[in-house]
Amino acid sequence: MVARMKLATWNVNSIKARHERLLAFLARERPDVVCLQETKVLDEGFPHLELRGAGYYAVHLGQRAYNGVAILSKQEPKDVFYGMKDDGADEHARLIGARIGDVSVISAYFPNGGDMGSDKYAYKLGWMERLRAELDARFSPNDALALCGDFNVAPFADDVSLKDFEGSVLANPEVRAALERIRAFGLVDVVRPFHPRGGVYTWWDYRAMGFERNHGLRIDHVYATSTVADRVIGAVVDRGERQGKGASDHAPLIVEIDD
DNA sequence: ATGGTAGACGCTCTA
Repeated sequence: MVARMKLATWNVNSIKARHERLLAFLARERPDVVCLQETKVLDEGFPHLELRGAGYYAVHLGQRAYNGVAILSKQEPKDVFYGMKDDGADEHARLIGARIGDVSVISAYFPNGGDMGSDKYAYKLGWMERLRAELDARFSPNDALALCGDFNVAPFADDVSLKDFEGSVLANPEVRAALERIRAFGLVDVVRPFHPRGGVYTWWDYRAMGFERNHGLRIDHVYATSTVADRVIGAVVDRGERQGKGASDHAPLIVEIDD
């Protein structure tokens, strides 16, 4: 049994730069769980006390200047894990997991991949293979699990606004195959069924008026095992949060799970 | 093939 839950995932592109917007988002939406990516701070710079004041527990895996992932929740998080079991000593802060009530939640920040053929792209592909192994090591497809975050992969052609993005590190057959291997653990994209015709994006480039021209990609996702996925009753992108001065380049993705 | 902007950092890297 899975309790009713409003679950959000948002790449904030610096929790310091997004402080006021994050608090306003929590006050407005009152989500039960929020997965954050790109906090870009060590844990001592993470606003634990202010979030607690807003009614949220937080677990955070931080890093100076880059990456950083967190899970905020109204209920106290249990069974927290930080990073992957085979992480190296200087591994990027890209994965955190916790159990919130009866649902295990992972906040993931997949590597962007830089340019095709680069070392960063090779790291991205390797990281995605390691994530599949991590899921196998920690979970069963029969568990109630939600894998949320910035996947840096647009799964389908209609998740891409401009042909220019096709063939990039974010949208090509190789990364889509790597994503399919993660999905094949026993996950489903719970957002796609609510937007079957595509064209619903979660990220727009800051440059060249990307948002104003709606030159976006759907690269933020919630993938879930059937226990959770069968109970999803809605999924929306909070495009309003991408508008105006001081916005992240990603909009929050919000999923409603019924009981 | 390059540039456009934003964020953190410290005259550059990442996205």
